[in-house]
Amino acid sequence: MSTIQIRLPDGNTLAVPAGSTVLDVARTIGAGLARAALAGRIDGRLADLRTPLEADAAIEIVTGKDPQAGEVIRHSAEHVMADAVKRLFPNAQVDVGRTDHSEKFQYDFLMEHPFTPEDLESIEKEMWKILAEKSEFVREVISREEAVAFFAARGEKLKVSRIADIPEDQEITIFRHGEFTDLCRGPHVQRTDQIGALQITESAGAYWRGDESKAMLQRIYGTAFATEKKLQEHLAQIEKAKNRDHRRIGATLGLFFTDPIAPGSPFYLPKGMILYNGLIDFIRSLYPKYGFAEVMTPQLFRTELFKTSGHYQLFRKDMFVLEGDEDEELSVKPMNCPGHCHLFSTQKHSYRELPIRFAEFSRLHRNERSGTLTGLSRVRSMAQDDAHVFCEPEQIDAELDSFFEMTGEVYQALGLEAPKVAVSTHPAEFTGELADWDVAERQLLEAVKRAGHACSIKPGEAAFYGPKIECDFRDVMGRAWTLSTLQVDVSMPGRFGLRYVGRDDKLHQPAMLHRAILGSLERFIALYTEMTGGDFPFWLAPVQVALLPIAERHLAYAGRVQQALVGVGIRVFLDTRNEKLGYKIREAEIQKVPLMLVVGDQEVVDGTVTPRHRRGSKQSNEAVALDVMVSKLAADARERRVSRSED
RNA sequence: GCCGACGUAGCUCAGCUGGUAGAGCAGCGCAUUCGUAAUGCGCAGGUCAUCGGUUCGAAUCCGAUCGUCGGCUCCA
Repeated sequence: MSTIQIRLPDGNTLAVPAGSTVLDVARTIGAGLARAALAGRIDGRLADLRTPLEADAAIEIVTGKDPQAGEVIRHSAEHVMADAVKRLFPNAQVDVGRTDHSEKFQYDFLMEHPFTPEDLESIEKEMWKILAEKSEFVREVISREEAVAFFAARGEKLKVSRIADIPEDQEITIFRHGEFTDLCRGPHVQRTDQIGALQITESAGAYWRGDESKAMLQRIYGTAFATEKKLQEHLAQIEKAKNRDHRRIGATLGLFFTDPIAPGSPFYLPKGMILYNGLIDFIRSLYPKYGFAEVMTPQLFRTELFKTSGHYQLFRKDMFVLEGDEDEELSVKPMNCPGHCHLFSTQKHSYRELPIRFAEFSRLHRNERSGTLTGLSRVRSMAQDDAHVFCEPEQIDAELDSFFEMTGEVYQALGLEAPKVAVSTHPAEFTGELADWDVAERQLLEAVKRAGHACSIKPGEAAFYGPKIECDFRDVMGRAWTLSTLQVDVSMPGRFGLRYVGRDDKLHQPAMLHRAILGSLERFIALYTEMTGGDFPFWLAPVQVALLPIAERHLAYAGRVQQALVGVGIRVFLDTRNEKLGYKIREAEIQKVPLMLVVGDQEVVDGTVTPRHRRGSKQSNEAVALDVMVSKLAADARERRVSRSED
């Protein structure tokens, strides 16, 4: 029998017979390691312990301490969940389970009735029982025919149809533990008790194969960890994350809220408007540099406009259509692009003017389905820092680069991490020519690469008029949301018959780009509130300074300090309440005011203020001369520094 | 829109198997004039989401509607 060379993480090499499994390698290294092993990595890729090794490879053994341990444990927990459901509900048909990179796993079932909370409790109990049974996971390679026969005999029709999805050339494996068998690639832990702790978290309906026209399956979500301690830590972490939820922070900081009287349409309180306007002012301040010119187009258009743009045909269900005078049909605009195309078409353009970049902050209304609304992240009424670029086709690349330059500048000023970037390709229903889509999709991919971002592809996810770049950020629940986006429009310039006069004195069709940096103000404010936990940068903070007099006799001086700060545009809250200093500080802390200025007897005499920073050191309570503080704060606000300079 | 859960004072929540609503914080009043995360006392505040049904009696049970939350679909 031939031997193969196994490289280990410590640099050593091990010779084992060809055909040995990863688990055999672990055993050779040590019995303790073999016992603790959950999975392995072959040349860096997660693999099942029972995978036979036929060639030289680098092997790592994954134990409970490994960062990828959770993936394996949760993947195995899927099978345990399906097992438990089949034991308690023999008529349920299993579909498939899934483990993504979060701490959740899920499994879908076709059931007559949805699971009740009591059902879920008993399923979880059954799962714990299966863990206690310490059943061994067994891996088997079987033929396609055997697999079909096996699941068909058990009435698992959904499973049989899943087998058809497996590419012809791919080996089919099944995993058994106890009485339960599932079609699966693995990897799995050795025994069910290696899933140390689990919990069912929720259930939900999910369409079969994600298709609205198909049956609704019952999906159960759960989470699992190597130990009870890790599970508890995770649950505590989730509890903590809830405190960063923008809906909660919006309410406690008095920024914004939604109310049943207007589903999906936010109310902005005065402090929320500081944020909203502050962000718009910031974007607006960058427009001269990037060559954008702000315009304002109507809110209501004759529906004709949207027939021309294609929205009426493909976006109608998301639009609010109103009855105008004398059978005239009017539509509230869901996007600015048709208006901007119309605006472009009303004037004669020369190639010398291009690129023309129309920016607009108008409010937009989309009739989103009720079940999709969430706080400010998904709304029916919103504004985007929207713009449309009309340019010559050969100018597109430069525009794409400029887009990334501007997003970079904005992200930096706001202290944002790098986004997850993706390019979305043409959906099932689209307008324009497929060939144009292909060209544009390639252009976008290359631009993302030039900008130095890693990029994934979302097949079929683009809007109906052109492919798009999406910059995604995660909210406090780990959900990804698109903020910045850029879309090449391969459809509207043609539909609107847009033309410009070229160098050759002939008419040409301009290329068109849609883009937004913040995305929608609503969604941006939601995400940004969660990222910062309400600790906005000094320049954007709704209240920048809390002015805290020690006693009533200091009010007169505090009033003069307030005047000085307001005079340079600083937003000040003067706490005149008859409370102790500790109380006022606590309030300012809870309200996340970035800077507190204390004034008492000493400050009145010296003409100073004593700062207390919300972030950074709180010990340095050195008094600062009022005029020094005023000019320092004025500069910080003006320059939009992410973190304020310390005093 | 679909599946599930939920909806009690401005906020966070209690109210067991039906017997007529309670706490903390916030608010208001009075006292306290206080130096780095909560001073004390008092007062007020609710057609228990809405509508209908069962019942001698409903916050509690049933149904419908609206909304919220978590998913699905969709999407900035």
